[in-house]
Amino acid sequence: MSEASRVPDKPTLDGLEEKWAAVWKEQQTYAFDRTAERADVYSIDTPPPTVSGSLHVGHIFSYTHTDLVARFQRMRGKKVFYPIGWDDNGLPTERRVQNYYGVKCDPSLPYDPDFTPPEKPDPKKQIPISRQNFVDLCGELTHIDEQAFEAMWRQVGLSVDWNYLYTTISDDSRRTSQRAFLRNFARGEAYLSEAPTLWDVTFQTAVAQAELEARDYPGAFHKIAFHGADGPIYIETTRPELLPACVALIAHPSDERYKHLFGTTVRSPLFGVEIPVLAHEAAEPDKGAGIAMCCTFGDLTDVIWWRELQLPVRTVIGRDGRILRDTPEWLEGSELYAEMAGKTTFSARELIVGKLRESGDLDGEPKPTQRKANFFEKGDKPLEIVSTRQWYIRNGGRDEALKAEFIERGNELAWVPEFMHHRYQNWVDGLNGDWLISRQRFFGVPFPVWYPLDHEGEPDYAHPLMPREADLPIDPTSQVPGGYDESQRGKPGGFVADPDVMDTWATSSLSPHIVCGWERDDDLFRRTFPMDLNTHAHEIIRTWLFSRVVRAHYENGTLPWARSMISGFVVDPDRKKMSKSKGNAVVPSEILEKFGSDAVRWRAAMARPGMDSPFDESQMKVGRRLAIKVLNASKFVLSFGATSVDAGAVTQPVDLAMLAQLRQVIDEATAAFERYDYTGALEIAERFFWSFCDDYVELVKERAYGGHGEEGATSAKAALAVALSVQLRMLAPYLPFATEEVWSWWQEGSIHTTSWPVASVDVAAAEQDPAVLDAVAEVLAGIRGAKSTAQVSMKTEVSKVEVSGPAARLTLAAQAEVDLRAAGRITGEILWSPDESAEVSVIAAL
RNA sequence: GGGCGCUUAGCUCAGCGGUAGAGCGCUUCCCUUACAAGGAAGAUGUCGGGGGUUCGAUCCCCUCAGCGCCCACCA
Repeated sequence: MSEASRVPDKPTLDGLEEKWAAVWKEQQTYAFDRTAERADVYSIDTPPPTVSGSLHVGHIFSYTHTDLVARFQRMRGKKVFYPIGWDDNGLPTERRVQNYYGVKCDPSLPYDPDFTPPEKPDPKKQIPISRQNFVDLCGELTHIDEQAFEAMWRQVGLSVDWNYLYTTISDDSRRTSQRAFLRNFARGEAYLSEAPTLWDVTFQTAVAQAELEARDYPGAFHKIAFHGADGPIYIETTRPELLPACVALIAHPSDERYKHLFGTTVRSPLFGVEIPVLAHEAAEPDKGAGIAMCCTFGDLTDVIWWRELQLPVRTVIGRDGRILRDTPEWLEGSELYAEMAGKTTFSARELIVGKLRESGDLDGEPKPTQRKANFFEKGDKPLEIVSTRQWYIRNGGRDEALKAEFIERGNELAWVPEFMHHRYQNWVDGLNGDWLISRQRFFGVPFPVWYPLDHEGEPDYAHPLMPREADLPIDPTSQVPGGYDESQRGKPGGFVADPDVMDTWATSSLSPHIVCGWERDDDLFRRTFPMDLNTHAHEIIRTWLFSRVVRAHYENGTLPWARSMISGFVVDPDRKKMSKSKGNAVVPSEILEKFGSDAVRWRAAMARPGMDSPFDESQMKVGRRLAIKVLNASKFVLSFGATSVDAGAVTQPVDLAMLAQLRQVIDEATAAFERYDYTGALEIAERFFWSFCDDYVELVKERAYGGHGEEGATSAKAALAVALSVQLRMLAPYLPFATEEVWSWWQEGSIHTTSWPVASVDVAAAEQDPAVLDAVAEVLAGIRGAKSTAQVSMKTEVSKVEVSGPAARLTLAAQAEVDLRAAGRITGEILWSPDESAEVSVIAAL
């Protein structure tokens, strides 16, 4: 088969994704060479997407950014370690399983080995199933989702090594997660504590600070009278239903209005409970009435007061978000409470307000207001605060010295772009509690913990029982602690399993450990950790980025990676965040189909690190056009038989000038990429490519055909081949499909495992003033301008040309006179008229 | 309220001390055998407002305004 015959007559982008994705998979093009030493390895930590969610365009952009760097580093000679994972454990998966199969988990039920989910799930009647059945379904569904995700990423052309695919619920991940937890516990970094906790009443689980989202929430100020010795004391509250949970009234110590009341007590309206009036700095004189009703717990300020003023706990709201059914002892005999019991906060509020109105303790009418309330980011009801026992990992939120260590880690990290460092700093600075990692859920990594039961059957939380590391992963609900047997489960003198699972971030925070083989594959770990690069979008700096810093700090005394490259969002044309709920999200598979992967990748590459970027289909077309141009221009160049990449065979001034320009382009693009400016590198290469097509190729094509002798043809063909080779390689990270396609027409092997061009190697012989090309292109443009003005075809012959301008410029252009005549169709004489006082101008006689 | 980013041609964005740039879009023209999903030529801007530094400011400093994001804000 001859070289030329490998070039198709009609090159097309259609089908390239499928064709080359299959080849790359088959040939293991992106497989990691694990014999490489650490210094030759470039290892990348990539976010494991939540498989129960759907990918949107922002994901495509961000993952493409990572891939651009991976491909560049690979071509630079690094052995790229680029694994990917799926985050399949956790709440989002549970929720999706509930909806998909129409089931819900009831841990009290026994395992049913024959259970099959209903054909047509009824979302209103979810079938209760055992925890094991539920977890099985989670596994089934995530498996389906993961295949769709993998297909998508292969279509996008991510050069990940699929041999290192991981999932956060796998045995390896559970083992890693449990092992790290045991070590955190042993070193005192993880601890169990009963404390007021942010609680989602819908999901009935604790949530962490990092998962909070403040949202506008309608409320109303209620001005309510407490009864003091000298008359009523008015407070304002948006949550009158918490009146029975009131433990104190609190004002600022310097507040003259209330100073005289400090140390006295008042009686609460309706309930008549004696309440102390206390002073605390956190009370703000200009908020509400200036004196606050402290309840356990209405908000985080209440928690501060409760802790610092040593107030009692008077809980009235249960974990289901309803008023507790049993009347608490401090309200013994209250008929009103009995009436409230079991109601939602909303109806309890209505009831209380009515009663206050009747009793005359409500001053005026409630004043509607918009306030911010904390929500679980995946929930739709405001969080309550309840006192529960939870596992925490110390993150500096309660320890200034530790916080300083984590701030310092942030300083050590290289940030792309720099300003993202502020987000990290800001977040760590603002931490006000340790990291809550336990969740009262089912599908997750279980805590590898049991508690001994005393002779009355009460758990001894101070002395948890831990498994040996060698036995991990374990499930404490089906396995027993050493020295016990199953018959002792739940019995006095026996043991009980910790029922909770770890939050998914507690596992994904170990992704560097999971992928690099920590305590599983020491050889791999040594070659890949700490990693080189971490990439994701900015919204998870506070979660994923920070939590990995915490874990590596504890476990390895180092950062998990040297550098973080942070992507911006794809926003809608109004610059609003895209989200499914707003209906402004773009489905990635559609645009990938419509424009092709290379086009979408090109668009992603135009979004610089950290910059939000509006979605605009017209931009996709530009990328597609470039990819098509690459196919066509390559086909044309190869049609001359220009396949010998020998820069030494280039002799003509204009050819040498083009290569001299290309030298600069290579150097500039390389420098840009090395500072992670993939956009700059693309712009440099692309600008050159278009002028290469429009000017250089047009100038030399007749000579390359052989119209002006053997030597000229040889020079042009060699220059074309060198330039093609170099440009394809510079574009390969961006347009992996089109460039691979072209590469296959005339080269062996994959372009993606060849080397990134190096100026001194690829175009070393090009010692020539690069301005020759610009000068002749300028004259050619003048001739084209004349034809355009005359509204004639570019093919029109020119009988005479007069070029005026600075002599030096004319001399340069004249070096390419032969090519200029051919490209401009100049049949007659060319008059070069030096004129130092003017720009280059052309008069052409048509 | 704190922090960060942005504000340059209709749109998306470069530039960042020395007479304003690219692409898209727009206008006009050209079927020219690599490419009409193309090619050529062209028009388009008080570089957010106001101060200051400087011989000179889109670029540096101060200030104001608008937009966006992150954090805090439940009396």
